[in-house]
Formats: sequence, C-alpha cells, structure tokens
Amino acid sequence: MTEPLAELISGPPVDVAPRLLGAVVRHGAVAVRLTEVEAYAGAGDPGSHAFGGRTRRNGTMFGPAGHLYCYLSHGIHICANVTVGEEFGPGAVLLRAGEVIEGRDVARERRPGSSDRDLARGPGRLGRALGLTLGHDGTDLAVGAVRLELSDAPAPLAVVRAGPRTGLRRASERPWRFWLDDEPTVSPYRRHPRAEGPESP
DNA sequence: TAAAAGATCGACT
DNA sequence: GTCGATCTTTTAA
Repeated sequence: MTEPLAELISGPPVDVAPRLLGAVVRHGAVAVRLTEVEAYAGAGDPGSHAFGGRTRRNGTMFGPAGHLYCYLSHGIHICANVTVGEEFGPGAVLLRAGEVIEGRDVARERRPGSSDRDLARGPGRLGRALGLTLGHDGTDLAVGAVRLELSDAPAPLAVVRAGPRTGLRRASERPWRFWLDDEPTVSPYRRHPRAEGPESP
C-alpha cells in the first residue's frame, strides 16, 4: 500500500512544516494534534543543529525522512523533531506545541498542576506529555513506538499563520514558524534573551 | 501582568 | 569549560 506519511513529509522542511499542522503524533495511549511547528533546514540555516556538519547528537537528521529526532534541551526538556526531505539535505520539523486529544489522563499525570491547554504547549512540555525520552531518537514514525498519523480533518490552510522562530540566538528572523491561528495551545512568541539583533552590547 | 533569572544534563569545542 | 531549537519560579510594578 502507499504510504501517506511518505507523501506528507516529502519536500523541503519549509514546505512540509505547514502540512504537519493538524496531524497527530501518537505514543501509547497519548495522542497529540499538532498546532505549532518550526522548520529547520540543514545547510545554510544557522538555527539548525545540522548547521556546521554532522555530529553525534544530530545524526538522526542526516538519516532517512520520517524518523523521530529527539534531543535534550538544558538537561531537562525533551524536544521532538520529524526528519524530512532527505534528498534536500538534512532537515527537520520541530514539534513545538499541540493539543492532547487522547490519553489526557496520562498526560495530566505527567504534568501535574497544568491546565488542559498547557499540557503540550511548548516543545519541552509536548515531549514530556507524550512520555518521550532520548531512547526514542531515531524511531521510525511509520512502524515504531511513536507514530505520526494524518488527521481525519486536515487544518484549512486559511488559518495557518507564519512568523519568526522562537528562542533562537541566530537566524531568529526567518519566518519559519507555523501555527494554527485559532488554537489556544500555541505558545507565545518569546525572543531569545541573547538573540543576535540590532541592539548588541 | 510582565520581566528576569535559575535549573540541570548531554553534547560540542 | 561553555552552551543550548526551554520551562518554571520568583520579584517587581
């Protein structure tokens, strides 16, 4: 049978990212509908982990498309990416935020004290709500423990908005962040404390 | 409500 | 030894 997943993730990251909005990431009993993503190109993108060559951590980005690239941020947070565009070089789409649509009880146990809309509002939160670990790095999203599924009701492109990426120190001005306009689960834009900009000491 | 700083572990130079 | 595609907590207005 044909792989709808393969079609979904074919193309450069900037093209694939908005298409992932509305798709569902599933791990065990927990399923999250994506509402916010960011595109990361490999070459020529100072914001990408793949910029500057292959390293031990970003090896998954250089592998085949349709796999899960997990990394640890600030020692506490697990961030999840989907590798895309193998033939276009190392690229990935960062899963920034989403809405928990299944297994909400499980997700809430992992994040005590959070309201429903905060369960997966942010990359680190999303990773924790799904129960992801560094061990999930390299998982095949078609057959692995973590799956990426197409949404039954794809999000209308009319409500997709684009803007600058969040929290990067370099190349933060590129409008490669995509989110659904009408979703409360989208995280607010915050500039990196030490981002390169016009004002520099 | 908004802004600032702390936390904390693996990877990179 | 330094840095980080972040989140939480604290302090101030």
